Amino acid sequence: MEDVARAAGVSRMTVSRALRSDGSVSDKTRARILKIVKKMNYVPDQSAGSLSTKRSGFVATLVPSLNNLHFAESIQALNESLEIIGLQIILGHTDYSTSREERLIESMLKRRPEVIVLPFDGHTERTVQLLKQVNVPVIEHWEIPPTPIDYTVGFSNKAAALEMTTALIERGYKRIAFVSEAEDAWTRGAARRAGFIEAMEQAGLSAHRMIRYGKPPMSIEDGYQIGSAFKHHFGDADCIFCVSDAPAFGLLSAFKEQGLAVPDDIAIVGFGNFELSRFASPSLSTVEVDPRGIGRATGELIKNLLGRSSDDPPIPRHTAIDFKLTWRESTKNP
Amino acid sequence: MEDVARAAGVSRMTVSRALRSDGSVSDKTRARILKIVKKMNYVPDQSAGSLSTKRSGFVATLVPSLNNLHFAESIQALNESLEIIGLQIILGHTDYSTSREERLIESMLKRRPEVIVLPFDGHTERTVQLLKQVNVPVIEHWEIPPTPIDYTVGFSNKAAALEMTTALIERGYKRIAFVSEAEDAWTRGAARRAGFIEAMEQAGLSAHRMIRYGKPPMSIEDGYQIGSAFKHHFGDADCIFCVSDAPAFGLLSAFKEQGLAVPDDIAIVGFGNFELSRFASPSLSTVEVDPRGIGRATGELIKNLLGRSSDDPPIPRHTAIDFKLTWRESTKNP
DNA sequence: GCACACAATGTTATCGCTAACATCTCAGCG
DNA sequence: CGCTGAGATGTTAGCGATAACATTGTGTGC
Repeated sequence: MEDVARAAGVSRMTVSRALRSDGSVSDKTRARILKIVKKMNYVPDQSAGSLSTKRSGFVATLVPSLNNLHFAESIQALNESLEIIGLQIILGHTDYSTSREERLIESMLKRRPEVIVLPFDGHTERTVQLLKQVNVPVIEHWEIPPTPIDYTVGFSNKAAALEMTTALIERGYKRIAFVSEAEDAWTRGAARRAGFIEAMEQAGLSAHRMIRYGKPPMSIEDGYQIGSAFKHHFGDADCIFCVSDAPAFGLLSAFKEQGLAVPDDIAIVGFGNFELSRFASPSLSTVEVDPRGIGRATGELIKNLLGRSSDDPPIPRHTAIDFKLTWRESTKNP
Repeated sequence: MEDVARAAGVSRMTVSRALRSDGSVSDKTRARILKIVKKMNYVPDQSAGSLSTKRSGFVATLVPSLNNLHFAESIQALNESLEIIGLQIILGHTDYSTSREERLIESMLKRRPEVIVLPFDGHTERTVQLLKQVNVPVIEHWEIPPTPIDYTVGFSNKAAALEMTTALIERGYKRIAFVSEAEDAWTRGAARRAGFIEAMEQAGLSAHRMIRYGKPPMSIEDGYQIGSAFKHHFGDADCIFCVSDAPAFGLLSAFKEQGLAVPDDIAIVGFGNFELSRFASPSLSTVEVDPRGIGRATGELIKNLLGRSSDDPPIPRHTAIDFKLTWRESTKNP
């Protein structure tokens, strides 16, 4: 910066001001400075700037896994809305582990993020303690936790599964099986399972057809494995509700091999509405969610949180992102 | 830090040393300090540290898009190998645009990354100039560019497509069509197309069956659209080679609707070996690549680059990550 | 012609940490 | 018993920017 200042015949401070378009620099001087900056390829050091302004420009963002297009898309949308206001994501994946989450947060806090975005798969006590203490807005996304720390963006996975199950029951399915992960403490998968159980019980139906397999995120392969052994488990089921479209597609594939007809012998529904599901054959009924919507809404929320002055109206704690049931060929019409 | 120091009855410097396990602090003192740090929930400010040590701990990482599981997985693997040496990824996606790439790099350089990882879809002149000037190792991944800037990790997309095409010809296919993006300046898609053309010409076959549609990354929907109109274009083709598994799956879906038999009426091959392809019906022959391998190898390379002392053996410029042809039901056996 | 307001620029101190050098302490030794 | 040197700790001076205040210049109104 010194060099630029010298070349422009001004002080470092003026260069700094010119670079930040902070007003009070004459247009002539600014133009001259910017030209020199470009010519010298000078790039300001933002760590130094942050130290001084106490604004890191970072948004610490955690997702359960990138190995899932939904989370990846939501990050991409978030990134797009943050970059226009000069914020940079620092990304981590929890792998559905609360202790890993704690470690990551601890390490990201060193970067002094201005906002923390994370999923809810349960948190350790220390995580909550750290988050509360740092006095930085915390946004939980992709789920509405029982006791939110601060802000939330997303939908209730339990409610979504409940709605789908109820709709299945209305369509005449009674012996519905539910496929979800074997290892999940309090993930979105577990929430969906809870919604399924509640809907079944409300309808006076038995929710004992529980298939637990693998760990999150469930893959197509997991579904295929389940499908291959399916008749040994709950061969009497008339419908299978999967925690995600991926295993639903795997089931489809296994059933095709076995000559089981979907939806005539058995119906299948998934969760997520991945692109895949529309083009599967039969195409998959599913719960449609809006990953980019979650990312975008999170971005908007962050904009509001950081751009806010003290007399602005309060910001709502929860931003609901809608889901919707999408019916395709893998279920019979009512 | 001051507070911790006071509580422990030592100077700030000793606290700093204790936190970095920098040797010369007595075990007793360190233990005492760490206990106080934990109790006070003190988290050091890494921007300040970076400013002093001139080591940001950042790796600027670009991918074309997160909207593609391969890139997302490769980022995840890279992240896993970097976090154990205390490096943090700052992520961006170019959206296959060289000007966007330039903007992102410029903004990331403000963070003083220690390494820059980016894809090759062409670079603007200024991008190259900036990268060369900053004197930071640059790693291009997922492709071998014609003129690498520094290091590369990946495989030649052209060579991979050439090998697949040659194998298809050996299997008796002669009227092969190639499906790729309409808008691609110099993407991996274009490289694959070049490989296809070269192989066809080597075999004395015509490479005129070119279907260009949509923009990268190609989706299942794109493939479906192409499939729906296929017979109007190159109805005489005996095989379709797609730039990615996604459109290949879409084609499959369209052909199923039309009653076209794969592979008896026409063969289909994809590129990437997404999980989907193994469970499609018929399952898709494809070029298998190793996204996690690319991420991991990039991580290893970075470890070497940063951990290196001047008399270490030189580091190879290119790390080859193998691809392999995988034959499934969507092509006939030779 | 002079005080005054405001715009444009400069100066100084500081952000929170660490490198580099300085100091202190005490064991081991002749 | 004083000297030496290594280990443990302290002190000082930055890292590269910006906040806050200080200064200079310039036109305006009376």
